[in-house]
Amino acid sequence: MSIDIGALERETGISKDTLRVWERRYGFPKPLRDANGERTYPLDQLARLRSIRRLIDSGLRPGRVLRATDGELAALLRQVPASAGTELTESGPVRDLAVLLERREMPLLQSRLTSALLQLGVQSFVTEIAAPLTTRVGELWETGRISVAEEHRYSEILQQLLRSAMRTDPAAGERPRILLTTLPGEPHGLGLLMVQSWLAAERVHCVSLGTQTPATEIAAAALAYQVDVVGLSFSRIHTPTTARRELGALRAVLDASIAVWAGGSLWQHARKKLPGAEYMVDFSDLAAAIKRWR
Amino acid sequence: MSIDIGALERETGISKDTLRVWERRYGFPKPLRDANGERTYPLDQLARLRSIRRLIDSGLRPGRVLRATDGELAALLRQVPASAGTELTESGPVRDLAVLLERREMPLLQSRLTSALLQLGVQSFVTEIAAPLTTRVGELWETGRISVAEEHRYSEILQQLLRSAMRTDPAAGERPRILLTTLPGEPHGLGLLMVQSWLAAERVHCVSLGTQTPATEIAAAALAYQVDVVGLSFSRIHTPTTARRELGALRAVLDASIAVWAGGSLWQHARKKLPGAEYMVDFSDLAAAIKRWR
DNA sequence: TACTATAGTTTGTCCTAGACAAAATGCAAT
DNA sequence: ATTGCATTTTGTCTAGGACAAACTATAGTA
Repeated sequence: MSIDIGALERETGISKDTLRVWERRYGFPKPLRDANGERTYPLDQLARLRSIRRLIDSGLRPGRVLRATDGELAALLRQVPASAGTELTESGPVRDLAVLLERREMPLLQSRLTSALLQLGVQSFVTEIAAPLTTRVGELWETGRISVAEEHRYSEILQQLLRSAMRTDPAAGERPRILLTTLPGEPHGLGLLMVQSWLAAERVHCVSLGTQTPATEIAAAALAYQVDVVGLSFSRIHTPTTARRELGALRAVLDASIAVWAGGSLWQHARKKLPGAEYMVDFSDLAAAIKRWR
Repeated sequence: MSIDIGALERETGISKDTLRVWERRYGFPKPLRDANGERTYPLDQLARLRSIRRLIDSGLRPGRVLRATDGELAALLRQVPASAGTELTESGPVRDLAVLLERREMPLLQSRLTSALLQLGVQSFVTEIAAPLTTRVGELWETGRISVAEEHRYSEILQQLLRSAMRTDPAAGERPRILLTTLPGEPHGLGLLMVQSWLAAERVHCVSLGTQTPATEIAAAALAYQVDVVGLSFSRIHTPTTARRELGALRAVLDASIAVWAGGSLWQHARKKLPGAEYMVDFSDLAAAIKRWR
């Protein structure tokens, strides 16, 4: 089993150009060739690339990681991901829920989530349960402990729950007004929905466009809906470098009076940030930003 | 103001390779060059490319559309959606709602939809309002009368409405049990949600996986959730041929005892159907299929 | 008349290998 | 410890050729 360069791009989020130039410069990835002379990547190279991407995202240099031997790579991987926010999910209700998910106990998971939401209220539910649990789900998926179907099912359950509970009466006249969406290539909408629920409870006026809106469309919509802020969500599908570039492109077409808030787990480990946008990795950052704006 | 080829790819969803080969073959897009000899696309070419994409998506051939003059292009945009089923939307509440959308009166649209839902109940709302209106929105988008942002906004509003109104108490023990999803490459989830709302009201037990689930994952999930039917939604993003092939691939990996129901506007004009699946273009087909199953 | 097989055309993606600007780093001098 | 400058690293862009898969059209068959 092996895949072509287009599939590898989709799986890893690394562009075809970059994959080819890495091969030329560093000798990895080193695809086989099919009958037609085209690159064919065995699945173990995909796995290795995923590890490599993780390390690059966390700040290591490509030239370093790509030239590393298997042993070095393993050593590097052991040091780095310790910094990721695992401490929150080590114990408590989030861990229990994650266990339910791993055991495929979906109906039970659903009812537990429903109770938690009723008990905690929207804001606490989002910050204390939904956000860390979603992070955990991402980890479980990356390590292959749950499948795509389970991740999709989780996403559906949480979405249904949040949308039923979200207050929909518009906070008319309130400021700031915030436009929520993601850029093209970012299909993950759960973060967006959590933010929207949280903000709606905070009486902030939100307009969501869902996922994958092109930059020029965002710029036009921001004016049409007269928003003060454009809020964007980034998962780890993109590399921070790619995301920064896209943010820069949006900033260039967006009216200068409109602020850009970039959220999501992507920024957790990113060192360098682009001017012209504010970065927030959790809900306390968001709360602070709202307070500052007001 | 102009953008580079990477930005154009993100804005239009057309790959860099394709953009370059179109330029070579058809002379459009025809970018300027910056100081560094690199392609720079003025924004009017972006707009034209968006129109071209819409026409290609609606079934026209690239070679035809890309060689068209301005006048021809405008003419094509005007006539294309006429072939689709417009008779339903010629008058009545659906037309009025579509007009609101065209005028960007989103808050008003939202409140009208809410009233309609309360008045009609979920099932009638879905069949009489939501489904034809969504078709109409697709047409408006194809003809360029609304933008991507407005289509996204509509989708968000309707989704929010349907999810709030959908009954979520599981119809435990009821048969058939149905797994709902779309295949990879089909991002349109509104149809799925309408079906789910309708079925939930009918006391059919639904399990939704959202959009874009690979065939093998569907097969595994169908067994895990012990469903009797896999329901798939197809918009006109794919051609019937492509869809048939993918459907065949799913049929091959799916347990033979599980039925496949293929729905969506795609099948409206398709003559040839694949054995091993049932096809339904509207809710009366769905109702009939349920009755037959029971 | 309607369906099917074959030949021809269109179309998207892949290829190589070179180039360069922007970003990151190392090093010197304040 | 911070700033300024030179050097290295890195991702994206370029050209034009190639080919398989998808689509269309034409001929042949029931």
